Amino acid sequence: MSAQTHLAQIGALVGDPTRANILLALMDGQARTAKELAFLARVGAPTASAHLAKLVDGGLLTAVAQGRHRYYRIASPDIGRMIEVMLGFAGTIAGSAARPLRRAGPADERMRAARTCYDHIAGRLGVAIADAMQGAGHVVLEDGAGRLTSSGHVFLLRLGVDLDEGRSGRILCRPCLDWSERRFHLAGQVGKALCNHCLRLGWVERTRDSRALAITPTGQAAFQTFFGIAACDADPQPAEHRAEATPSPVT
Amino acid sequence: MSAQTHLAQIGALVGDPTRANILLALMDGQARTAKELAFLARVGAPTASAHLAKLVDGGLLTAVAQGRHRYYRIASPDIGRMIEVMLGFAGTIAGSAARPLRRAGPADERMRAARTCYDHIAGRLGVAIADAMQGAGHVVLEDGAGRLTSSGHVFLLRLGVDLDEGRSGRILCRPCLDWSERRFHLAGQVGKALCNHCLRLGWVERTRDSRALAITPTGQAAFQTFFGIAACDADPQPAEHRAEATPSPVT
DNA sequence: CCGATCCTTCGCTATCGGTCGAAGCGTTCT
DNA sequence: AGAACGCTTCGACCGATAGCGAAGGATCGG
Repeated sequence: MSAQTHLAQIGALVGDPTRANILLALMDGQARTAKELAFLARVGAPTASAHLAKLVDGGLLTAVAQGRHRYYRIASPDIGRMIEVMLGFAGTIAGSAARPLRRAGPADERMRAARTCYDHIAGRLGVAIADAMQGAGHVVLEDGAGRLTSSGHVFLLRLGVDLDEGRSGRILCRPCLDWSERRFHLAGQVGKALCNHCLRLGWVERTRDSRALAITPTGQAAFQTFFGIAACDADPQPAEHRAEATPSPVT
Repeated sequence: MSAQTHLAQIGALVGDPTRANILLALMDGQARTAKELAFLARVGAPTASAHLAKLVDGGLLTAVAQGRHRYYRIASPDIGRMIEVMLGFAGTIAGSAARPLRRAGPADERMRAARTCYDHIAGRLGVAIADAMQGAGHVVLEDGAGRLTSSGHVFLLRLGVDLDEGRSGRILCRPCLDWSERRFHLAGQVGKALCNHCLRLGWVERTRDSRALAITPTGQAAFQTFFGIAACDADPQPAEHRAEATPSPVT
């Protein structure tokens, strides 16, 4: 591929208004579903699907299948920087101030704070746990498959988490894309064991008619002590700012 | 104009293969004529004209009329940086190594070294003089109109240049786009007076059947002494690398 | 002053690509 | 198991636009 062809390809990808809308909607780094992006770009689902396929094919986006949803995100920080340069290429032009993007999420605030995702914890609490574990070097989240490090092994053992490590010493941990936070949380054996541990010790409690989890005062203290996590039950954003497109909670 | 509209506009401008070719041909910072750009982009003159108009309208290029030619160049270093980012957005992709661009110029090497442009000096010598004067703070070249500073005034007086400053103390100096070097040299009263001065003192000599100027040994020494200019008559580039499209020398 | 050159505008054609409706496939919820 | 949902593919439509030939305006060379 020659240089000019390459340049034209990049330009053409960003040059379509619908694709530009999609890219801008993803510029906050979060992942979004195809339907939601179709709504944000004011376009039908088939059209959005075609555009998303082109953007993935061109290397600007990556897609992650999650149940019946497909989450799209900017492929790399480099892509984000390129778009930023294109946006502000000649300094401040017109009224191109970055308008705050609406944030999508379940209507139920309690579910956004913490909920079960099949057999593990999702929501802000789940993401916070994943962040803490990753930051401490207890887990390494690679593409599609995570790994529990030796320090993570020790950490969970001292916490009293039952890892049930009879079978398959490899796939202990799996990253799971969080629906409301649009970031990865811990699934797999580690996620399952952690969830059971939290429930058993009364750190979180199931709620009626919902997958939402209530964080108990005991849990507040425990998460702070063991993971360095502050309160997760405060909604940092008013409800009015949520997106109109609200797919049903899946993860 | 909203942000996504703006982003899409930039992308669409760069997204066309012909426009991408034009932009890449101008990425060395030199100015080129419409015909030459049409040739480099492998497209007809009307098509190139339309694309150039769009690029100018979009703020990516600027145009300077020079006789019956129109010289186009990248509008600002910011634009150049943006294109570079787009070219290498994901590190090294494919074989996108910047291939050396052909360099256009008059067929006559002597004219590329030094020639008269109406009443002043053009070619490598003219550009070198302009660079030296500008670097020393003797002239300030603004957009379309240059100005001789007080130090430049003194410099020319001590050199013995007759500025003929009876009329209009303002437009002493005019930047003139050099045809072969594609950069500005000094025109206007300053350029004219300098040219006459060089001819009178035998620093350069007119040649038969051509506007080319021959730099005499005396001139070599003088330009080195007063302007810090090394030899201008050595062609730094083999003749084979010149562009096929060779407009007749005008300036 | 006339021919040549450069650039643009006008008019036209053909092609590319964005858009949507309908249908198909896989997944999830009841 | 059946229904609902999310996403993609297919087929068709159509508007936008790149491309060129011809003509016009402007400038330069002789």
